[in-house]
Amino acid sequence: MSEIQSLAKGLKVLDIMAETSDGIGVTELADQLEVNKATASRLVHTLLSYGFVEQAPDGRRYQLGPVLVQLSRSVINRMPLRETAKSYLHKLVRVTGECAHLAIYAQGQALYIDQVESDASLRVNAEVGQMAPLYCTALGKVLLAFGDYSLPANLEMRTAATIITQEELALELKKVRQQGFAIDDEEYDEGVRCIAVPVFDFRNKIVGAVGISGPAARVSLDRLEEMSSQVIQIGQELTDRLKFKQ
Amino acid sequence: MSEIQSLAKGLKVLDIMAETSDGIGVTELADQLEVNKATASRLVHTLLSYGFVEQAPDGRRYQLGPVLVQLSRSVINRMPLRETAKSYLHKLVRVTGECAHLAIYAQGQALYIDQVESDASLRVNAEVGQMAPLYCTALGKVLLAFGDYSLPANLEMRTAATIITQEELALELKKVRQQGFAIDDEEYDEGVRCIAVPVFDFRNKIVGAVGISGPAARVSLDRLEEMSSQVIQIGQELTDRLKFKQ
DNA sequence: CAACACAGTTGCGTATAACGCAACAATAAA
DNA sequence: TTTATTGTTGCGTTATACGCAACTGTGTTG
Repeated sequence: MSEIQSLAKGLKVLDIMAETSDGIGVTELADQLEVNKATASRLVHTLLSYGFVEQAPDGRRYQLGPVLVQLSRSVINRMPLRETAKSYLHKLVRVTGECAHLAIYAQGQALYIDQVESDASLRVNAEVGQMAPLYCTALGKVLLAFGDYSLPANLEMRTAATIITQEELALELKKVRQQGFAIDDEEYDEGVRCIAVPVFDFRNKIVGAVGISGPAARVSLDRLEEMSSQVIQIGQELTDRLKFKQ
Repeated sequence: MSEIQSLAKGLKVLDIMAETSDGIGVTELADQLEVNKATASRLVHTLLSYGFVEQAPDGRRYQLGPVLVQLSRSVINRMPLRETAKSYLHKLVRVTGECAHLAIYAQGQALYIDQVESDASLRVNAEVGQMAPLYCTALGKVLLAFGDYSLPANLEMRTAATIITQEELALELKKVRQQGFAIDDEEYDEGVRCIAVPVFDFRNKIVGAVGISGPAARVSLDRLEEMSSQVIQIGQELTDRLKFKQ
């Protein structure tokens, strides 16, 4: 399949800019892309004229532009799941007092597509658009356990509790399938515990995962156990709602 | 300034896809771009291989991909304003009981970059990434009044209360500058009232606007007046904080 | 303040790659 | 099954994207 190279280069520019927090200059960009300064300059200006890139406040460097925020909105809005799930996220927060999140599978990771924050001063924040690994988060485990995505190849240790072998992961996913929910007991972030359940559509295909996250200080393992039935119930209600809508 | 045409075409594809809610086929795309089917096909596949585009569930049509959500996050995260403003948005919700929003100027419009929702069942929702006109929203008026952006050329009537002449708008902006806050009295959405204040950085340059929105049924003009001092105060605190940080 | 160093832009010729054509493959409709 | 429509691929041509080098602009240093 032939690729349009100059378009590919432009997209690479966007990827590179996403990595750099405070902009990048034309010369540095040319280095990373392994093209001439002139080419890099022309790429940037094309992206600039369509709003995909903007000049940094200092006037020399360039960074991603606000048009991307608009485009992302179109991606997120397309998902009927998000709309429907909103009130169930609120319900989760009301019932548990912790932050509720909604995630889908994307590019081998869990992509947060919505959040409802609790009003506790200490709370777990996960912004929309954030990505997290599948194997060490509750939302991710649910997506792995009930979806038919390929298992992650390398399991990086994030905390002392992170699952780092394929055998353990397989066992954990089996457990998740049996009990219908997944738990993250400080496996991704030290001091954070989560619980998540799957959301299915009318064809019983998983479309996402919902769950809550809270500080370990407030969310003991016992309390997590207690909350599981509530989270399962709300997840079931959401699934029922999605089935009914179609 | 020479533009790289094939990159420009690829970006146009993204723009077109952002408009279509349920994907677009290669042939239709070729029509809109005024290129050959083959070219459109190659463009789509390049975008596909970088994750900017994905196949719709039906397998034939194409739509914007989740990578864009990631990129948008990089845009939003770059803004120190958003991080700092978060707790002040929460404070606004606590004090007023209505939804709080944070917006910046982008592409001649107000771009919502954060929201904290109230727990009232009837509330005004404005998702991150949403754009709104400057001349008929409280946040937008603030940006216009205290920024040096050019005034919008055509003032479209949104409701019976929308300001639709340049003279009225100039007068309104003068008033906003004098009193230090802006009000939107059902000028954008029927049944919605808002109030907003500017946020300045250490150089007294406006960097954004914060405000609250509520249903007219609950937010009378009197109550709006009452809340203005609270909103002004919280906006001032945020500005002070930003000045202190630099 | 001059001299310099470095970053970014533009003109130009060439080699390349993007384009359209048309044939082919794949899917949906009749 | 036939037919209509949509998406993909090989190929030759022509447009265009590229690198080079000169130029401009900006900030830095002696």
